[in-house]
Amino acid sequence: MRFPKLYEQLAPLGPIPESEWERAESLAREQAVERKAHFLRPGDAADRFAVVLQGVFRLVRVSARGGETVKAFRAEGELLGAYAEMLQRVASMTSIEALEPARVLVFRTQDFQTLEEGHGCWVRVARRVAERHFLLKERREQEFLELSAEERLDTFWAENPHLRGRVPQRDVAAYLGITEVALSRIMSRKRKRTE
Amino acid sequence: MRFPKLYEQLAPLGPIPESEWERAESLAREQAVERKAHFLRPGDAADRFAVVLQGVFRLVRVSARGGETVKAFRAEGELLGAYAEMLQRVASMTSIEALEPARVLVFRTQDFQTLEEGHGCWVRVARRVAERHFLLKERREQEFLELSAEERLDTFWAENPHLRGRVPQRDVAAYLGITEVALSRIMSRKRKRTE
DNA sequence: GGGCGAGGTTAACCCAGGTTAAGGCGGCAA
DNA sequence: TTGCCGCCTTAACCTGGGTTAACCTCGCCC
Repeated sequence: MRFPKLYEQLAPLGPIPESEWERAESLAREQAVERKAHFLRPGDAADRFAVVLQGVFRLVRVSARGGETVKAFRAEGELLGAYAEMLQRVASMTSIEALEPARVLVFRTQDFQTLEEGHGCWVRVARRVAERHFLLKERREQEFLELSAEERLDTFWAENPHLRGRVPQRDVAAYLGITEVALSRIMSRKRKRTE
Repeated sequence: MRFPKLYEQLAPLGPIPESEWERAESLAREQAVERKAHFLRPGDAADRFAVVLQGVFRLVRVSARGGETVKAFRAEGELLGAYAEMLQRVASMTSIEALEPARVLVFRTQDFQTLEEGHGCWVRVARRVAERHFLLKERREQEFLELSAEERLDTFWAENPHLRGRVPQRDVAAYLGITEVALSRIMSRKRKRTE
């Protein structure tokens, strides 16, 4: 098993033969990404994705009117890429930036396609990836519809303990759909309540 | 081509042989759903889905604390089902209810699986379905993050002109994540501005 | 016709969060 | 050391939306 965390996220997923892992790794290229450097920036072709080996990334959507919204964070063992843009074969509207010095294992989507043609297991992987992405977004939609900002914050830390201390507060705020000022206020409210 | 609207939504998708359409239709069962009747209710097994032939449905998520949120509307040519629950093989947490007298073409997920085993085209369909669902949710996430309630309303009508006059305002409000009172206020604000 | 129930509107009041602006504070470079 | 920068906090003020409750209007059934 090559990427236990990734594999676990995609479960239930049939086994992938050792020979296929080897074939996949022969197509991948390890790459270092410095803190504050970009894995992808808006306008780039969305023709590659990666597995995070080390570090944390933030995925930022830059809107037409200049607003920035944080769509997600990605840490060790997770997939990194402008997935929506890949599916639609359009240029990336997402900026993917390392919050720490990072290492990633990069695949070209084109190479992955040849993997798929070679062995059915990769088609199953691709499908599970699509389904996982959907489930995550659906959960997030639900949170926006029925939770307050404070509850979304609690949920965020409960589900992402590994991000503690690794993402700046302003990015957490942008992820929750509020300003950093509001987040600071919420946190001090919580502090007062429990002391 | 059997379901042009559905097929178009899933594009780009390879052709499906006529014989496979026939096989699929032999597994399907047409069903009438009365106004206010349920295609699925919370607690039901999420073991079937349908294509809407006629009518409009609303998909409601009933939360633990009793809150209701509208996740989506589905009209002619669209897929109907508790997709997230199907993927996770858990009981439905979604209530699917007809807003008009409706007709649907029902498939059991189990039957669809045998379709998939029979011909690769159905695997491709399933994958596109997952990807489409993801893209829709991603768009919705984006709207929550960067648009005001009023802008979400405009977007909603721009993207769903076919729902005009077919869905009650309170459901539109619940879909937008606001109350019906707030929606009414927004609409009267708009009216005043343009008169 | 009268009553009634569903869906929509309006108003009054409250609160969460946005906006703006003024610090605080630790780290780092000159 | 000094000064600056990145990140966070706090405060004052404003606004959009929630809550509650009264009311309107239409369709429907008796």
